[in-house]
Amino acid sequence: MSAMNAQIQPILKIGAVAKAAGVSIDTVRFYEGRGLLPSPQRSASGYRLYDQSTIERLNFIGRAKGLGFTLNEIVLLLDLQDKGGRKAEVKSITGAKLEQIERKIEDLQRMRSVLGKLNSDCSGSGSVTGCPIIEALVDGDSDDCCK
Amino acid sequence: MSAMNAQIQPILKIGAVAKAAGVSIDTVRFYEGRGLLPSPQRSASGYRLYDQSTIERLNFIGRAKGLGFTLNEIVLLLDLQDKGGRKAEVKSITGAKLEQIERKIEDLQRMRSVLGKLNSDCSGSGSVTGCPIIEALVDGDSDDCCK
DNA sequence: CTTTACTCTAGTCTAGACTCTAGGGTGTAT
DNA sequence: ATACACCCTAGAGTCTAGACTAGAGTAAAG
Repeated sequence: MSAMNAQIQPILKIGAVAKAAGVSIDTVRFYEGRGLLPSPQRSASGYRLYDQSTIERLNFIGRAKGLGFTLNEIVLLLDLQDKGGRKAEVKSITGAKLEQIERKIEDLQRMRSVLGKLNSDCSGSGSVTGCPIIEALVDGDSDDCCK
Repeated sequence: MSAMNAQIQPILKIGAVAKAAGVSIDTVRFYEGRGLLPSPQRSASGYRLYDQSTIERLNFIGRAKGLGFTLNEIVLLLDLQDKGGRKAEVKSITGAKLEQIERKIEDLQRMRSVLGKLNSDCSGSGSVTGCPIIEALVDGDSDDCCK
């Protein structure tokens, strides 16, 4: 970049957007292929050229991932944002995700309670013979816990 | 099976053990390949032949899966049982799993609380413009939630 | 004897989210 | 001039836990 040329919309190559958004270059290209990012402009030599908005989009994706959305769901969310969907459509996606999260929490809590009990029932010393953890697995005292 | 021949250790083919344990035939073969089940005896024509203990082993695996163990972890657990490990080794596996489960629960609870708040903040009617869910994703008010 | 049910191997496919490889071209600093 | 970082494509590989397929052989029942 020659120093005189202050660009209003800084043109960033893939390495720069990736770094700014905290993802790998591969991930940026992968997201493009998955439809999460539009095909960017290209330089004469074929380099992808981005501006600031791509970094924001990558951050959007990162936050949505952090909330548990899959990439497919994020595509839907981005589409609603891009094309102007309805709030109801957004809510139906987040509502479904919320239920999914709740179910998963319940499953994990069940596992935790069974496993926690077994773990504290086991003395932790000596040979495995008579270990309550192994025994529970062998004869299914805790079958209520298992799907 | 001819009716007169009461076998002490009933010889079961793969379909029978699979059914008795509530898994698919594919799963039984897959577990063999993964080292969860020993290579069984074979009939003259190459059929796998099992006895009752395989069903118990499959049930063990199923219960362990239900508690959140991966197949690799289950191999370790089975090895401890087979070769007579120490209780401490079992506990170190279950203890690690317990921590893992706890971390996952915390993650999910964080997601639930952020998502639940956003979801109830959104009126659910009208265009996506100004939707608090999308806005949170765009400008990262909820950045605390995301990894 | 024929049909039906069962089994064999080996390999491919799924979802999800990347990550890496090979084999090249480009851009900039020294 | 050349070293070096950066970029390109296409496709394969990773992990988990199987499901499914093809094409063939075997067993049991009518």
